[in-house]
Order: sequence, then structure tokens, then C-alpha cells
Amino acid sequence: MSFAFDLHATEGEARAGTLHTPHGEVATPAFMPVGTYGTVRGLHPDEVERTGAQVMLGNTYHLHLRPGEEVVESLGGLHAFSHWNRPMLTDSGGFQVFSLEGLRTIAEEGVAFQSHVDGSHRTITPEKSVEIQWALGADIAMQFDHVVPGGADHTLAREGMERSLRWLDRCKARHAELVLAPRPPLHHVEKGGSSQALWPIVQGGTHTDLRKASLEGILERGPWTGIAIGGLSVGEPKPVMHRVLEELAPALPRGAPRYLMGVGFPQDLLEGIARGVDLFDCVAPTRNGRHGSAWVSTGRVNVRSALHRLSKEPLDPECDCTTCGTFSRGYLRHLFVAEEILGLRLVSIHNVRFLVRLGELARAHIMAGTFEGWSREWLRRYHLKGDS
RNA sequence: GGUGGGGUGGCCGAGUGGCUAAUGGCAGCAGACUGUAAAUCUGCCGGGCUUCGCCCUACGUAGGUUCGAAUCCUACCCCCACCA
Repeated sequence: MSFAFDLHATEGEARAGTLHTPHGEVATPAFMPVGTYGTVRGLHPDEVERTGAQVMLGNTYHLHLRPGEEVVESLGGLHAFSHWNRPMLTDSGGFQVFSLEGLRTIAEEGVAFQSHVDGSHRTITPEKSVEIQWALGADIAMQFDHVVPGGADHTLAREGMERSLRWLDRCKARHAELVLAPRPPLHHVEKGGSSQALWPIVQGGTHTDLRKASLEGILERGPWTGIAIGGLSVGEPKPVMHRVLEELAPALPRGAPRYLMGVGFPQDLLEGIARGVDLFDCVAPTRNGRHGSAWVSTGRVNVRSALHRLSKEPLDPECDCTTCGTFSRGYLRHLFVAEEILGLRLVSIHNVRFLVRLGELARAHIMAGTFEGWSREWLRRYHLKGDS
């Protein structure tokens, strides 16, 4: 059954499960690489697959601006278009409401954007977001939400949270119409079942009562095949993010995957998993990869550093990615210094594999009942050399 | 040998009497990055120190003019072009 979630084992709040989608299963906990424009920046889909990534993200706002959902749709939908025949999730464009501050104005009807591409004026409403995502044909669509900064006061956080609930109603209503309507042949899903899930997003900033109200509002509107937690890692201190997750975990339904949006760094994955999160996504592995910052088991490595000029060592001797299996730090540094694009790609591949593998390891340890001790030791080693 | 042009911090290259430790660019070094306006951005980049500041040493070399010189004068050295 599409979008069923099997929970195999738990250890404390940590969970190991399997999410079913029309394009395959996702073993959780799992990290999902971000492919804003239908491509995990810099990587060939075969390379993404080799990192072990099970599901990829696309972005509604960006794909709407270019090439336009009608182009994606006429070329067979996002899976065929981007040659990714596994599960795909699209973000609603809600995050752009937050990150394109200065280029947009938020109203109850929707958000008026000025395109960052050509300056043209655009409007995205909850209905429009759902329609775009439907045309793109992702397995999982996200509700259009209103994200506020980590430091948002109660008034602003409440406004964003309540608006997100009202927008959820509109997303759900429009999505229900689309799901019932006959789909064009290109979108037919062979194994049957509902072809696209819609997931809600818990908002409420850092305020306990607002997060609680948000979740209650969402559950009243359910049932849902998955629930996302948004508006975290947007400037608030880490302990605050942890606190919000801890307050949320007991109230979240056990039978649906929890997706912590936009997170995170390696330590955030383990901290999130320990607090009951099943799915993560983040641009950090690819962005940092392009910027020459690599995650390794003992901390973080600045690939451009002269320290590695003559190094024959792999980035991380414990890593099983193709980069670490093939290239020396000295060569990777050379590629960055020479501004050869292969360097950006190789470190991106490593970083994505690093996070995907962290999810795999966490899952195995949860299944074995050894997650807590393993995680503590992992974090200790990771922080030995200092910062994140 | 003659004539003309030129020698500035690792490199290139501005600057033609005080606002110049000396614009820029490159190279070098470090940092940031969390639902991607990002192969981006920021900082440092003569030496030393108690580094929101102070002290040295600096614009081919050596003198000189001047209150004050990378900037003006003299000599010398070197480079380039052309002519012998």
C-alpha cells in the first residue's frame, strides 16, 4: 500500500522503519539529498544512487520559475525528466517565503514574489503550490506553509503557524480534487494506490504552546501519511531546536514518518533521530561540498587547506564512497585550488554519502538496540577536534 | 657606444611633493554556509607587538633638495626598444 509506514524497532524515541511510496521504499532514518532544480547539484543521478540515497527533493518555486511545471509535465514528470526513478518529494515553495525576504509579500491569499531570475511578479497560493506539485508528479507533496525566523516572537510565530493551518486546509482541499480527477497517462502509477501524498508541516517557531497548537490543528485535519516539522534550524540555538523536538515527539503519531525539514549537519541527524525524527533533508552536503568543506568521522575538513597539499590519504579512511575509495586529499585540494569542477563534485558525493551512511548506521543500531551508546561515541569522536 | 622608455610589496599594476604601509587585480591563508537567489560570501594578506592601537622597515642603489619624497635633482646599476 502506497505511503504505508512500517515501524520495525524503536529505542527510546529513536525509530527504524520503512516508508512505502509509488516509486519504492525508503528505509528510515534516512537523509534525503536536495535537488532543487531536479538535480542534486553537480551529481549525475547514477552518482546520487551510488551514495545510497533513497529519495530526492525537488523545489516547487524553483521548478515553477524554470523550466515551468508544464515543461516538466510534458517531458514525463519529474521522475522521468530528471532520470530519478525512485521516490521523490517536492517542497512547496514555503521556504522561499522565508528565504526570499525582500522579494516577496505575504498575504492571506498567498505570497507575491518577485522572481529572483528575471524580476517578474508571481503569486503562489496554497492551491497553486499543490497544482504545481501535482504537475511535477512527486510522490510526496508538501503543504504550502509560512516559515518565520528562529528568533520570531510569539505574535509573529503565531501568525505564521495559524496561517500555515489555514493554508493546509486549502492545500488539502485542492489536492483532494486533483487526486480524484483522472490523471494524464504520463502520471499513471503502475502498482496502484494513491499516486501522491500530501504532508502537513508543523510550525510555531520556538514557542511550546504554538508548536502544540500547530500539531493539534494538523492532527484534527488528518489522517496523514507523514508529518513534517518545519521552521527549525533557521537561526535558533541548537538546544532550542532539541527542546522543540522533545516536546513534539510524544504527541506525534507513531504510525507516520516524521520529517525534519532542512536539517542538517551530521550531529543534527543523530540528535534528531534520538528525538524521533525519521527523515531529513539539507543542502549542506552539496553546498559545503562545493565550497570545499567535507565531513569526516573525526570532524570537518577544509579541503583547500595547505595541510593536505602532499596528503595521500583519503578524506575519510572509514568512508566507503567512491571519492574516498579513489582520490587522495592532495588531489582533491589540487582540484579546488585549480577550480576544476570535478573537485566540487567529488566532495559533494562524499558529503552526501556521509549523511546517507549515517542514517544507515543509525538504523542498524536502532534495530540492534545499540543506538544510544553508538551515537554518543560517534558524536564524541566527531567533536574531538573542535567545532562542527 | 647613442637615443628613448622603464625599474613599486610573491606576481601584474596604479600612484608623479603631505590625506601612502602605499588603489586595483592575481596568487596565498582563514572563516561562514542547515526545506539551495550560493562552484557563493566574508575577513586577512611587509615585519613585530600588549593588534579598535603602537613601533620598525619599505617604492633599483647611493647621495641631495624640502618642514615633508615612491613622487623633484645628481650619479651609478639593471631591463626593454630602436639606431650604430
